[in-house]
Amino acid sequence: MTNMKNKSAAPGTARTPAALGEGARTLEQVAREAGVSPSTVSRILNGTAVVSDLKKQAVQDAIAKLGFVPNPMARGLAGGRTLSVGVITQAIDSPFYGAALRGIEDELDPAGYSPLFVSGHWNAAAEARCIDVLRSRRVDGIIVLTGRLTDEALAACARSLPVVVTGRNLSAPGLFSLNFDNFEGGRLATRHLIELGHQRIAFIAGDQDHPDATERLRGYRAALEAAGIAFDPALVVPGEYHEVSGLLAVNRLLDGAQRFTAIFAANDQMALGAALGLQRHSLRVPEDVSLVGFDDLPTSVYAIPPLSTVHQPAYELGRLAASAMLQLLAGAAPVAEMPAPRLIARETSRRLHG
Amino acid sequence: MTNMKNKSAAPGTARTPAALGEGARTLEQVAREAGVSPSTVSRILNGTAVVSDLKKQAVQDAIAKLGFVPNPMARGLAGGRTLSVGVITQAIDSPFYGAALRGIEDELDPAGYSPLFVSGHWNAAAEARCIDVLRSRRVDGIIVLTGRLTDEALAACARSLPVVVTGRNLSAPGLFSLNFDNFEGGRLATRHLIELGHQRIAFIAGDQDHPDATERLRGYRAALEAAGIAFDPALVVPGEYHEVSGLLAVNRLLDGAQRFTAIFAANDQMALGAALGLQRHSLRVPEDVSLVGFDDLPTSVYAIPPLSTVHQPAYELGRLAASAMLQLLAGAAPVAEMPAPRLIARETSRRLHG
DNA sequence: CTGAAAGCGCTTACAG
DNA sequence: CTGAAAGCGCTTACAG
Repeated sequence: MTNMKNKSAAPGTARTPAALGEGARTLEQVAREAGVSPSTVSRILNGTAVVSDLKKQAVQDAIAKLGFVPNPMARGLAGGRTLSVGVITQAIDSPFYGAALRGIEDELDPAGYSPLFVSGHWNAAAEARCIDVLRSRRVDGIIVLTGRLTDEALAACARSLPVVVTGRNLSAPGLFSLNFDNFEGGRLATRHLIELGHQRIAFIAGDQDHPDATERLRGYRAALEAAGIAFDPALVVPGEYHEVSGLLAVNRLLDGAQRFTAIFAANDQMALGAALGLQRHSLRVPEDVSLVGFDDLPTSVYAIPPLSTVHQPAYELGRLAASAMLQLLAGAAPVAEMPAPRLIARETSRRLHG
Repeated sequence: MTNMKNKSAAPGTARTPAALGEGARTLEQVAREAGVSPSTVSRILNGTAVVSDLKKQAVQDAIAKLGFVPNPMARGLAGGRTLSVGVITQAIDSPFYGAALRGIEDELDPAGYSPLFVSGHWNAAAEARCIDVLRSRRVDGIIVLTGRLTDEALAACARSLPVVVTGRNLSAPGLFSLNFDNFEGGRLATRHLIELGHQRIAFIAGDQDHPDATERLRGYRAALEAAGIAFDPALVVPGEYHEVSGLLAVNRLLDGAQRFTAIFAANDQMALGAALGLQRHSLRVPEDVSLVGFDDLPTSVYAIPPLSTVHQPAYELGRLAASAMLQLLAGAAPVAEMPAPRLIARETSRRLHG
């Protein structure tokens, strides 16, 4: 099974000579093969100067023949681009940001860039270390998915490297920010419940350190106010964006004296936890309590019952962030706009009877 | 907000001089500061030779003073290690492998290595390209999370680079494989259902191109056989490991003539889809049909009702794979063993009444 | 134990 | 339009 020395190369591994450690071709070999200087090959590779068609052809043939692939490390060292962009995500296994990572991959790939993912763990110090790591690896730019870095830290970073940041509105030289309208999303979710006749709507909040969490709360209050419903602080319980928060929040809500007929959870994970909590108390969703989440995670369609929620385009967010980075890298002023929030009414919300 | 030139550095960004593009220190500067040669600094950095304590101290002081961080690209180019290991995952946003990625990060980090994640999309050709990309980035080794590469391709790759692969049993020089006992897992799940009195147990299979899927099916059959229950092919429906497969499988099962009182789905995602499918047909879980999944995804605890399943230690898998890689890199023969499968009986499975 | 030197594979002013 | 040369920041034989 392993003595295949004389057989044709294993699929995909030894197909290109460059794939073999020793077989790796260098730019110099290409130059020799094409009968030009290394500089010329480099220029053709980078489109950094006009080269006669004759030589260009010769070089391209040589590259194809040798299966040459430029060495990114040498490129990076020599001061050129590394064609890689650092991505600071908070948890590599986040159910929400996962789609964003895929969006980044999908957008970067055709442009010849590769993402370098590092995890900041919602911790400013860790994120700062991530920046150091990425910079030492000579990434051409950094995409920061939300996180806890201060605006100042981000702006400082952007002074030496293009930066795209999501989850905030910030403008600084070399920096582009992309934000979802969390306020509007929170408003939509709440209004949806109000339109179904609910007046006593509990809110399971996210960590108030996150701007998106505070915005969603603002949206909740705005919708209430617009409908002439008094805001009741007793109906707002804190959460931390995890399933267990939703479960705990429901317990707390049920312990309290305030009655409620609906719950708006600041994200789907908490909504799912809340659903389980309600079930534990023999309360049916949506017959007894309506429930709306936020994010529209891939799995929320398969919740039982399927979760009503505010769709947040995580994949699109990734693509747009990467696209903005590509534009920044090309020296252009990025244009990118996040889609507006949409309410997805599924089966956890229904008209209040009586 | 951005004119902070004279203020103290922004937190975490400019703290170390190396963080600033222009401020990046080189090994040569450290050498000068410490009054030794660059070679000596390099040796101390790499522990590649015995150096007098005096110089070592001087160098360490210089490093600290200058905030020097070695440039990984230069290291890589110069032929040394890049302290990075490539990780071929199939989808960066996989709910199952996500935990494994985190495990890899957590294990690699303290050792000073960073992971480089690329996605193979369950496609041999794409995975082969991933290998090329990783190799051109001079990773020190490659971890392959399952995927579709042939054993031969993997073995070929291992000839020039240490390789750790999960999801198969394969032995080749320079390669270490780590596999979960899918057969046993399938057996446990099925036996659990049998012990609860079920005899008519449907099986929603995974893609039979995956060894783990065929193994789980084998386990299902083995448990049936051990209990003297005849295997009924009509009770086995194909699936593709996605939620929708589970939903469709249930429809198909219900269309068929065969009655069943329980379903074993080859993974949790399909089990969740199946649960929704059953609900759509007004069948209650577990009152009317018992259901068992496989994987124990983080979200399965919060399914309604919480899903009975076979726990697969994805995070551990990641740690072990990374640990094995570290051992391979250190020239040792890896020792690492996957935990045995465990059945987690939650609330979707119950004794067959009557 | 420790330097000086060459080299890793590219890019980029500098000269034609 | 195109070379020759220097240099990116390290490591590693080669000599002491």
